[in-house]
Amino acid sequence: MTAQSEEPGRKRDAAATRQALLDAAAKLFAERGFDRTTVRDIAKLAGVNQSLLFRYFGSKEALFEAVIARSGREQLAATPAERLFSTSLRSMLDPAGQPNRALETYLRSSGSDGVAATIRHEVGREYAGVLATLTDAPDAELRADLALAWLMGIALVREISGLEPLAGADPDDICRLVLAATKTLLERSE
Amino acid sequence: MTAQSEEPGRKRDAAATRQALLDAAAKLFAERGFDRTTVRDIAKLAGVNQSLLFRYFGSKEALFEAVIARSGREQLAATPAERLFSTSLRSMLDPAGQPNRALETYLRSSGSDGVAATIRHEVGREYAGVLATLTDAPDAELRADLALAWLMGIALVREISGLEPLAGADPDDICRLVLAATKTLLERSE
DNA sequence: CAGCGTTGTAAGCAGACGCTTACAACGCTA
DNA sequence: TAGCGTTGTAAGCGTCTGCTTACAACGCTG
Repeated sequence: MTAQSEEPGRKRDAAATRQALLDAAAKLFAERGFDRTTVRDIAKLAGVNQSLLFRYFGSKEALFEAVIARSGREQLAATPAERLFSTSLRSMLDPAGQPNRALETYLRSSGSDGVAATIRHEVGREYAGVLATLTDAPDAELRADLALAWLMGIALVREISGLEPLAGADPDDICRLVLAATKTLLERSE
Repeated sequence: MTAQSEEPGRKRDAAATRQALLDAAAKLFAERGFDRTTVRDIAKLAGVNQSLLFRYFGSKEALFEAVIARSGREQLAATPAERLFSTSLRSMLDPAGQPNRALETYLRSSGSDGVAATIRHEVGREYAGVLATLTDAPDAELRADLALAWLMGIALVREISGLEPLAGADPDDICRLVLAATKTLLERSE
C-alpha cells in the first residue's frame, strides 16, 4: 500500500492494469451484457493476460459488480430528480459518446442470474426511488417503476430489436410523445 | 408421406416426437429465451434423444423459428386490434396458464442474434403494425412502437428484474395507470 | 547482492455447448 | 421372409466457457 508512481510509459503497474480491465469491462458489459461478454474479450481489449482479471477481481461476477458500483450511481448523483427521466431517455436514445451506460448495461444483462441479477435489482431500485419523488400520488413508487419500465422498453425495442420506425426516429419526437404521456404518471397534483 | 396412425400407446411415432419437441421448446424458449435454452434441455423435457431434434428441425435456430411461427401469430389472429394492447398487457402480467407466450419469448430472447434476431424483428413488426391501426395520427407507427416498447419494458422490469412494487402489483392497478397514459398515444382524434 | 513478494505469461483443466456419426430396432412392402 | 427405409439410441467431435496452475521477470528491502 505504498505510494505509486503516476508517470506514463510504465510496466508492472497493478493499478493501471486494474483500471484497464475495469474500463474494458464497462464498455463490453454495456454493449453486450454480462452473459455475452467473455473474460477473454475483456482481457484482450484491456491488453492484459486474462488470468490477471481473476487475480484482481476474483471472478467475472465480481468484476461486473465493480463496474456497476462505479458507473451505476454516477448519473444518479449528477442529475437532479426532475431531469432524470428525460436525461436517461436521451442518454439511451443517443448511443454515441454517452459516458453513462448504467441503464444500457442493466438492459443488456437482463437475461443473467446470480450476482448479476442482484446488482441489476439494486440499480433499478435506486433509479425508481429517485423517480418516485417526482409525484405525490399514493402509488408514487408503482408509477416510477412504470416510467422506468418504459425507458427500458424503448431502449430494448430500439437498440436491441431495431424495430422501425422507433429505431430510426428523431430523439426529439420520441421525447415529446413519451413526456406527454408520462405527464399523467409523474406530475404533482397541486 | 403415407397416412399415419393416430392411436395412442404408440412407439416410433415421428409426428408425436416432433410435436413433443415443439411443445418442450415453446415452453423453454418462453421461460429462458433462446440462448439460455439448450438442445439437451429441450430433448430431455420432450423425453426424446437430442439427436432427433436435429433430424426433425435441422438446427436449434430452425426449431426456434418453427416455435415462433406457430405461436407468434396466434394471438394476433385471435385478438381484435382495439383489445390487443390490454390483452397482451394482461397476458404478460399474468404468467400462469397463458397459452400465448410469443411476447415472453420475444422478450427473453432479446439478447440473441442470428436468425433469432430476425424472427424477433418480424414478430415485433407484426404487433406494432396492428397497434398502429388504433390511431390516425400521422406518426401512428412510431406511437405503436412506443406502446409496444412499454409493454416489453413492463414485462422486463416485472418478470426479469423483479423490481418492487411493480413485480407484486395488482394487474388491474397497472392496467389502469398504463391505459390512462397511453390514451394520449393511441386514441383517435375522432 | 541475496532474498522475496509483486506483476505478468503460457498452458491447461473440467464442463457445457451445438451438432454429427455409427449403429440398433422396428415395421412396411414385395 | 428378405430387404429396406424409418425411428430411436449412444457416443463422441470440436469449440468455447470461467477459472487455475506453474513458472518467469521484475524491483524493492535486508
